[in-house]
Amino acid sequence: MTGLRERQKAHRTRRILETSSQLFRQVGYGAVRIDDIARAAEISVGTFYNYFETKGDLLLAIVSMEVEEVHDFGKTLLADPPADVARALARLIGGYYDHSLVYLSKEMWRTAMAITIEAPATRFSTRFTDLDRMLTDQVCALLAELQRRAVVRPDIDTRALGEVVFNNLNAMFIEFVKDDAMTLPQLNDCVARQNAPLAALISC
Amino acid sequence: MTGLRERQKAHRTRRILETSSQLFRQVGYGAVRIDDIARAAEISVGTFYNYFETKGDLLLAIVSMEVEEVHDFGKTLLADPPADVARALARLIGGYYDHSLVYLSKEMWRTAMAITIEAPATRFSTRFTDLDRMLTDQVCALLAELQRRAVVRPDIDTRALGEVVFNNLNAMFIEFVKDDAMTLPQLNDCVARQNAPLAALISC
DNA sequence: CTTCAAAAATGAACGAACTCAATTATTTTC
DNA sequence: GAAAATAATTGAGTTCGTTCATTTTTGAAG
Repeated sequence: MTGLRERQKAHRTRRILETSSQLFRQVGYGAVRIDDIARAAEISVGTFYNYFETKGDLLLAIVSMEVEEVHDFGKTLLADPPADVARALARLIGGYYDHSLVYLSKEMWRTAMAITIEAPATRFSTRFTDLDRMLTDQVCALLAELQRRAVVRPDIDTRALGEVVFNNLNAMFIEFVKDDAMTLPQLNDCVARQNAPLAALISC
Repeated sequence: MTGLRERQKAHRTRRILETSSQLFRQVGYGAVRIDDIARAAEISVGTFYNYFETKGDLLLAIVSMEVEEVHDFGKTLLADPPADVARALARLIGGYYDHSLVYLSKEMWRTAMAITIEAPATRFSTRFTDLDRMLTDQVCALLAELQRRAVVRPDIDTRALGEVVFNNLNAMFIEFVKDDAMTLPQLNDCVARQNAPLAALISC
């Protein structure tokens, strides 16, 4: 049976996540103080730190939920990918990018990326890194699936290529969030151009 | 004629850079307080902020000097690259990695990378980003040079491929600095494996 | 229903990056 | 060379994330 403690803990975790992600979007991650979050979630500052290790850890929890949705999108695409390497990659990657910005600002992404590099050992930093690996696996799986369908040449190392493609799409996403002026279409065009020679080389 | 002010400014900038990079290496970036740097450089805290925008900006100034040396190494290699794509890339990338760790700890790299993402508008953050672009150009130039020498197929878009290769080597370097247990040989092997299919596909 | 131990909540206190109004040093002007 | 203008220095003060000793709440045992 779930005791009062357990229920309260779940309730408060949810409340912190909801109110803080709302605040982050409204006024920006940097402008929100722990005190603001505590006030909005109706807890004390000390209690906040019973639920999340740091302010950054909270952000990564929020961002991780978003990446999970991105990963789910990928799963549906992999079930029936376009029968063309360039097009399949563009659809997967474009989907990643689109989903990434529904609830999160560029500032939130910048901060999240920075934290996973600087503090990779925190609870949700680890979670985020795991999700990144899952997305890498997904890109590799797409190439493997296209290989199975005889769209990609059979002698290609899809694991190695997939890792390279993911690292590139991720690096370009970082460029994108670093530059407030850069738009999603520009990002997609840029990555498509980079993937073009690869796609051509590995296609049957 | 150089006035007293100009000379003092140059002298102090040098002094801050010297003492702080020594401190960063000795006790770690995180453990050094601005107050420590000010004391070591014989200035006040306020004066420190006349010379560098933030603590992170100072770190990026130090790291940038290092990246300049990495870039210089690349220039010498490009003058006479190995006549084999995989080997040429391994030599360039391996050289980058080796030079990167002579004076800088993994912690310093982690922090530096994090800052360029989170605060890309600071003076030395911009400098660092420029240097990154110069390294990208260098990788592209290597591929172009190999193409000129008929080692790389003439129909290859060396710009696009070079960007992908750089983004990948950079992403792997981030993985490397995030993981204290990862060694340089492991990093090199990993990237060589990733580059192998690319090298095979674009070779004449 | 009490008692007690364990878990959770609390907010004042701490530490460190950064700021700014006042002071001091240098350069320019007459 | 004195005075005015400009630039640089200073360190106490502010802000905000984080900690921790204390108090309060919860669940179990008798």
